[in-house]
Amino acid sequence: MAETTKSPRERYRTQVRAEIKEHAWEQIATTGASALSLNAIAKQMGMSGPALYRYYASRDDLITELIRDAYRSLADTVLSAATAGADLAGLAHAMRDWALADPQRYLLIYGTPVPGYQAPDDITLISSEIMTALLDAAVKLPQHAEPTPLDLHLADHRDWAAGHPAPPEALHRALSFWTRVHGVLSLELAGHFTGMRFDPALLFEAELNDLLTR
Amino acid sequence: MAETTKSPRERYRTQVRAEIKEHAWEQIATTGASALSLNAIAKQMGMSGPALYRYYASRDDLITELIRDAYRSLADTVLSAATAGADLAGLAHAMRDWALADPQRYLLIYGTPVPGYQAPDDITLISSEIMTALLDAAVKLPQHAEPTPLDLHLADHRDWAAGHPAPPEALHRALSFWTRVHGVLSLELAGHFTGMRFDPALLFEAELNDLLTR
DNA sequence: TGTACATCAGTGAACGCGCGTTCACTGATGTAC
DNA sequence: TGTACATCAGTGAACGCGCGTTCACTGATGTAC
Repeated sequence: MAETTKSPRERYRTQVRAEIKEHAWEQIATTGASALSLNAIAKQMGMSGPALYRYYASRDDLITELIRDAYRSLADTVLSAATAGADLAGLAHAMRDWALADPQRYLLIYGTPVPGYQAPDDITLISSEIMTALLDAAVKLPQHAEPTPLDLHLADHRDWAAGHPAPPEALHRALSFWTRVHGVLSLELAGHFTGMRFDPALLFEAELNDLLTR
Repeated sequence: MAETTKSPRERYRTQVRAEIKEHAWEQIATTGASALSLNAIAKQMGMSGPALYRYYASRDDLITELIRDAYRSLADTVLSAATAGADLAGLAHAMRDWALADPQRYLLIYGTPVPGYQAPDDITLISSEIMTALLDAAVKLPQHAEPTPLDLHLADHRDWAAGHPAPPEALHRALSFWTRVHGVLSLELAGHFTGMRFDPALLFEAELNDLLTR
């Protein structure tokens, strides 16, 4: 195993990198991602600021890795639910649970982007793993007889499905799924339902149900 | 008119305040709201940094006013569409046009919030004006026979509707409307559809249509 | 119409702060013979 | 097993920067008589 051939130094290095990220997440949770500071993390770990440069080349490097980790974690969650036989509703609940467990992690991916930031290619690949899982689940739902205008459009604009053989209506359903899940979740996580005193879980359920029984 | 009794000094003051906000929006559009800097705005206007303190007590003061203006502008857009006789679909298109015209203005309201920021009460009031307009439009749609679980829940949790006499299903529809519009718009504005090469307008239309003909 | 005074916009210097990042260095840990 | 050398984690000082904000001030504009 590659694990056992790791030298103690490599082991240590890996562990400190992980510890840095843990503190980074804590900081993001309390002050938001844009205020993330390497010096503040170092202080929290009882180290000097420059020491972190042994582990990350720059602040941007660290943030990019946090984003990558977040995507990877969401993809793992969705893929393992799919492997366990979950249908679209099951995937939705897996995503919701994942988001509620750590709102800032969700918002780092789907929240307001920093203007000009371009994610590296490997991150784009992870997000297409998620889309593939959604499409796999979408094709298992019963199809409609007559296509909508969007269905017709998607029949000709399906590059984003990366060769997935889903029929247009399943493409449509995957997109609706994505935007509805995100619509409820992002307003909820951003606190826009706070004070309204209704249960967002029921709204989530209703939006989902509407999509599945359409 | 109050306008004509304004002294030249008041006039000038009002104009400079507006000019500061214009530059603030420009800056937000290019670097994001979290990087908004009073000094940078001053430099852009050819003034010294401290000069801005004649017009805004602090950076937070300015940001709060930008948020207020954004809400006010959206509310005016929605209310005037409603006054002109628009139905729910019309309101949706008004909101979408408004958001696309200035994405950062939309994201300042509905994007990732700064942890801990609490909007002043008068802003909450503006957002409830919007909700009232949505409810007014929602009650005009045909109602269903049997209530969903969410409908039953909302019958008992309707404080957020501020006394609006809409039946539970209209409350439900207003919430669905809000989350669907936001779901498509926020992913689109955040650039998550970029590179997917399908037309978000058609997805928006489909989501809306699904809600209206449910 | 002119003079005396009050108001207020804007300036420049300054304070204290924290940031990302570089660099020369110490000292501990691991490797090769 | 011991010695010589290489690797590398971490430090402290420093650089340059921009931030929000305060303060004492100048000078122009408006107001009252």
